Amino acid sequence: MVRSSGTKRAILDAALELAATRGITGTTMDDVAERAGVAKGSLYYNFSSKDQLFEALLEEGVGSLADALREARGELVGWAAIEALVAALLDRIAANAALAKLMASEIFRTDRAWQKTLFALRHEALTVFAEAIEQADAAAAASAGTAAPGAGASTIMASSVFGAVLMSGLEWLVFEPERSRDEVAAAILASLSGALAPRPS
Amino acid sequence: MVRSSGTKRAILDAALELAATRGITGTTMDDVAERAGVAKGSLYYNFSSKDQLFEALLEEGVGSLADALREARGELVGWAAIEALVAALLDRIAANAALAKLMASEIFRTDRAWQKTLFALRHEALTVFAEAIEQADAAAAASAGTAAPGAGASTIMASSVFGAVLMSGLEWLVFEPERSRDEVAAAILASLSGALAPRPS
DNA sequence: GTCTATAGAGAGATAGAC
DNA sequence: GTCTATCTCTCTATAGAC
Repeated sequence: MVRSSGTKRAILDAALELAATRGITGTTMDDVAERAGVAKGSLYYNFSSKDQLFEALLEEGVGSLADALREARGELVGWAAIEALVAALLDRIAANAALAKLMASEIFRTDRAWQKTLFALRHEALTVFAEAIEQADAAAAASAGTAAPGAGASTIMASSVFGAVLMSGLEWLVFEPERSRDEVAAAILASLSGALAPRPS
Repeated sequence: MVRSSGTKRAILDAALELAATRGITGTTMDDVAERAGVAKGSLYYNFSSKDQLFEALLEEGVGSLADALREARGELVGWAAIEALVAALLDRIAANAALAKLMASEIFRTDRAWQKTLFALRHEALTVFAEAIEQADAAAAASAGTAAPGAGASTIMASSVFGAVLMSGLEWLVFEPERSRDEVAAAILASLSGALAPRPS
């Protein structure tokens, strides 16, 4: 969030908005310069290359995600922690749909210059979910007197929950924007809370 | 699946493999020609443009998804239908990871030449999930004597379940390939069956 | 620190021989 | 039906004035 002259911010904002619809490779430096209202030379004064510009963009955007999730979780445990994490992630997606789109399209690419950076950030965010899931899983299993079904697979369960929120959040924002935030959050939580499964008596 | 001379198939296969890692925009027609073992002129003999080539690719790949899902669901109802759909989708992702990656990165793009085609195919696949979810939701609610929580929001719940499977499937294939298929399927189903939620007594 | 102008490489697409 | 050769345009990146 270095502000320097404001030019850097304008460039990053323009790059994000363009890349959200065209993708990174489909966004040209000329496009970014025009949208940011600066000359192309200024792009290369502030960022050494196109790759480096988008790496900085992803680092700024995704980098704060894990912190936001940790803050949302706070001291909550069990299902309450899951609810808080889902709501926080959904809010962040809604507040920054462009970044969410970009993340969805870049997260499984393995040929990028910024691959290591993005992998680390993604891993950090997933870990917050995984920790909450391990704890909730064990607690729910203990109270029901059964074995925790997700033992050892909490990173898969974490990506499952993360994917559920990301996909429905974007489905909402891109294709069904008339729905309310609460409606979307409720539907996601319903799908995760066993509303579809038979209740063991 | 028109086979003509085999050249068309070779081109489509090469294009898919390349686009899975580099993205469509990042894949050049020269790359595709080299990988397919044909000259670039043959690409344009079989497909009128790069856009048309990738539209055909997505149509072939995603187009058969809804059929496969409908077949997996069969006559199953309730949670059994959800289990079958999740397993079938996971199997398809595992069998064609390249296409799954491509779909994940293209599904929310709104500036593509083939946008309408992809939207329709995506909608068709989601509808299979939504129908099963509506039915399972109502059944579970009836047997528990509560209101169906997802009433009216089955498309959001469908994308939630779809997103859960897609994201964990790719997490598995790209980052944790040492896990077994059954382990992954179990973790996804656990996250959807309410393993994390407190059981109402 | 920002601009204009341009170099140099790489892209999609076509023409015409075989 | 497949090839080689090439056209034309666009892209990243740099040079140098202000």
